Amino acid sequence: MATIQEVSRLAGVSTATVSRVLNNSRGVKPSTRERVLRAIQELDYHPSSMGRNLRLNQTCCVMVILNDITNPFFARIVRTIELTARSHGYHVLLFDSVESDCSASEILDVVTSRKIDGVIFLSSKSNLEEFYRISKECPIVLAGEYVDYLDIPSVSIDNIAAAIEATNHLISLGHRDILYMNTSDKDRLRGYLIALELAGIPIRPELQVESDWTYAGGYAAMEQALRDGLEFSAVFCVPDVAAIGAIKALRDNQVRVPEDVSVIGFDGIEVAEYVDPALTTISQPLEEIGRQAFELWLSLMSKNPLPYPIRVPYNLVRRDSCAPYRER
Amino acid sequence: MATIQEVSRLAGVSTATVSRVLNNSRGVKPSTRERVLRAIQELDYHPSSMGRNLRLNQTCCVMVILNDITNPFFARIVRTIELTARSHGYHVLLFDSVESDCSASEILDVVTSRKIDGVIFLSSKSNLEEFYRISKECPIVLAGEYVDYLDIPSVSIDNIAAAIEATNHLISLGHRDILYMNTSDKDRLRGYLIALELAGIPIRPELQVESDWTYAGGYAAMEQALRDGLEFSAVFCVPDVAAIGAIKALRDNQVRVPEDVSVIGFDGIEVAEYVDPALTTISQPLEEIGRQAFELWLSLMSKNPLPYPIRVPYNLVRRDSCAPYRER
DNA sequence: CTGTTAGCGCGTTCAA
DNA sequence: TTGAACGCGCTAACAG
Repeated sequence: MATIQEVSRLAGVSTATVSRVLNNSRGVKPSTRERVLRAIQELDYHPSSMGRNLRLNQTCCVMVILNDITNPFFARIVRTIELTARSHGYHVLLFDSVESDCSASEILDVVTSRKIDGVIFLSSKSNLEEFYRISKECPIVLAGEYVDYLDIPSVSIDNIAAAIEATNHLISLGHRDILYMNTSDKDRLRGYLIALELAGIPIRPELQVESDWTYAGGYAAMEQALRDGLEFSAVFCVPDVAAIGAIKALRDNQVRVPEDVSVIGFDGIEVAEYVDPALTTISQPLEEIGRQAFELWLSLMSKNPLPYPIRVPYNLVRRDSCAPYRER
Repeated sequence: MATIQEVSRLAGVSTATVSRVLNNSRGVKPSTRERVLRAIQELDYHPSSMGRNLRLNQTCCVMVILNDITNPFFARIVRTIELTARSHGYHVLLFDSVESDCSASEILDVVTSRKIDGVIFLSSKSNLEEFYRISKECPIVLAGEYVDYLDIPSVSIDNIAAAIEATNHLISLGHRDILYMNTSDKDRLRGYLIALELAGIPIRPELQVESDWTYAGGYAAMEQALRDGLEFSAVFCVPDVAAIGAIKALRDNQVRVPEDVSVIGFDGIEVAEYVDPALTTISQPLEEIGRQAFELWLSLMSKNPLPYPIRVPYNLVRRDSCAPYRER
């Protein structure tokens, strides 16, 4: 590996001049620039980003923290973040907290050791407070989620409004006994409750069940609900993967979707369109969330930060998993 | 941000001693170690990885290069790589070449600028030759794929044998007109051809169709096959996501699966179990591939590299998308 | 057991 | 337009 020193020797100039050529600083005589360029080529020289980063006190790396990259929802956001970051000369460091959601200290260590320039959270379950403290020196952005108790830059849809719309869709089809799946998601649970209340439907707490954010979690939660003898004609499942798992559980228990039970999901992942019945869901603009998250993050380090929170539009995608209510 | 200097001043020792305490070098009097530790705590000091990396000429970062993180196959491998890497003090830098498969130079630049210590490829479509050249100074590992024309460390199943088994499964069910989807995958195509030949089934080139590695790609390819009037009673789809897309295309064209056409996939992604009909497929041990890929990579930088290539077991998972051949 | 010294590779003053 | 010198934060060789 050639260094800037060797280049300078070969070109017969100082390292300062090589550095100037490298960074396109003006004030270099064309002929010497030419010589330097030739030396660089001859030695196949590539500037060391380590030396550069130390000098500039930056890493050009963002860390993306999420709960499970195998959830297509996160994967699609990450893909766009990475693409956008790369086009701005940044790299993405992945941190999948799937097995250790509480290990904030582990993440904090990466931040404080200046291994990264900032953080984009795709999951609000981590202890955001701890990160909020250092967000002045190390910008953080929340993508896909929103918290109201902290002044954290974020880009997301209006989760409560979206959940209201999802629930209203079921209500408008005549359903009144609506199961809500995934109580760990507070915003969407709130939307569900608001919608019921607005429609004058009494709230039955037993219809609020917990699940995790996986196919298997949705399957298990629905199995449990059926075993518990819960009576419902529709389900609002957060997220889509849980909905797909729940549909299989219904099918395995001879409950037809949507004839016997309607199911609506949340996220709008690609496979929702390919399962049978195709999943009705709230679709989020995942690419837009990813792109805007990175750009918001980047702006945070400039003189003119973008205004936040950023709200992006969602929309209800009607497919085949919801049908009008029928007496069973 | 406190530096090692400030810590040494506060503790009344030299920076070398602080460094010794930091790295748990033996030969530090317990009392001074105590003083240093207190100073570190008081200043909330965190060692700068940039300084450290420059000195040690390492980054403790691996780059994972893949074609599309939204493919659950890759996502699951990446998740395990990241988890394993982290447990060894390494971080994972993502490079999703989804929109620019040919940009080897872009990747090479990251490598040669010493921004990472090595590379794990999850896709063999990139120009591996270019990377092979630098693999001495910057180890590379291939995960999930295998190439025989280069001496590249890899961990994967035996793709050809697996493809033979998949095809044989269809043949053993009485199918003879078997569509193969995804000709860009040479190994599995080869297995398909070998299986046909062994069974004495004439090869019909028109039954080998191209697709990309997405739900939509599988859907489009199957639509095209039906439009072309191709006659077949079974399909071997690479990968699972394409198979799921293809199944929907069949369904949308009033072809029943598995009654009219049997479908077998390849990969064993989680959702394959949840679609209807549940997808019969070749299941790969994705977590094992991810873990071993990182450990192989790590060993490449030590004195005792693990032997390679590493072969991991696959297995045929019989579900509901394949049925015995019936005259239509 | 501890301190001094010398870089790792780079960007950036300050002079010339 | 260029070069000398310095320092970013850290570790390691050597000396004491």
